Amino acid sequence: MNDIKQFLRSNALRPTKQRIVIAGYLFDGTDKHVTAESLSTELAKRKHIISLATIYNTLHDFYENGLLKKLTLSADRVYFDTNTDDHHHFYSEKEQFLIDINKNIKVNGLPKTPKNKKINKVEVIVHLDK
Amino acid sequence: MNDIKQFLRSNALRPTKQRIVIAGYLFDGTDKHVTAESLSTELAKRKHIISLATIYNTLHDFYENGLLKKLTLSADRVYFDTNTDDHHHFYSEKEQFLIDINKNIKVNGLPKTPKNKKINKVEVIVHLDK
DNA sequence: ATATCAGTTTAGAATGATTCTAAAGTGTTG
DNA sequence: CAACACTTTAGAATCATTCTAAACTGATAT
Ligand SMILES: [Mn+2]
Ligand SMILES: [Mn+2]
Ligand SMILES: [Zn+2]
Ligand SMILES: [Zn+2]
Repeated sequence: MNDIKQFLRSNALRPTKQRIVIAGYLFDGTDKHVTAESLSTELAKRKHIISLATIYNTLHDFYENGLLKKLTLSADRVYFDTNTDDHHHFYSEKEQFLIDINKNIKVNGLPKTPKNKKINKVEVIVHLDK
Repeated sequence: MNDIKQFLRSNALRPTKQRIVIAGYLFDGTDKHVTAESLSTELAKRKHIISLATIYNTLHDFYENGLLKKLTLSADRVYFDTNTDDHHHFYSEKEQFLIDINKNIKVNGLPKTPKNKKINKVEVIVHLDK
């Protein structure tokens, strides 16, 4: 828990009670994909009631400090990803199913980048059915 | 315009005034990416005032009949794509910039599909900067 | 320690895209 | 032209997210 405090401090984030709880859950070593809502539910199960406003604030604070990635897979909710390595996803909209693809994927045959633009990221989403 | 009526009828859609106007705009031969809002604005420029509810209804009707694709690139708005071929996109969130990639892209190195799931579509989004 | 202050949390209101409701209008068919 | 199913629409509702402003708390200096 002091590790978490240090971790937060080293990212210019005050180690508040709420951030410590949230970071403790998110960065426990297992990769996670959460929404504000799912995170709120998980923390509630652990008897940590934190306001949704703070959950949103914290997810954004972590995101802005590079501790989380943001995924836009559905129009209705934003996912945050604790796996900050470059990677891709299997995704099932229907089942809200989301799995990392950490293997090196190669995308071949891209046309030239539009004038005066730079590629920021190539994102591959494998949509699943059934 | 009779073509449009036939086109709508052949898709089990009654050729109403509104659908004729919307289809006439969307399927004029040039590929388009629209949101409900942008479509409303474009039609208004052409002096065709159609309620937003109808625009949403129509976009979904067209989508359900396979006349449009749906793109989820941002959490705040849904894009509909008149290019129904399999293809990919350059996308700039900041500039709401969206360009088709019609060239054949190959995605190599995908891991095996999760058990009991089937790949529905492999989507490549090239995020642009600057 | 204690005061001080910037940074944080929070309830509740606001926002904005989208969907819903239910009433009025219209295309189709006989 | 009658009858009816399908459509359109204004306005309300929904819901994820953001905003506001007041209360709270971690950090820092004394
Ligand atoms: Mn929404
Ligand atoms: Mn929204
Ligand atoms: Zn991931
Ligand atoms: Zn396209």
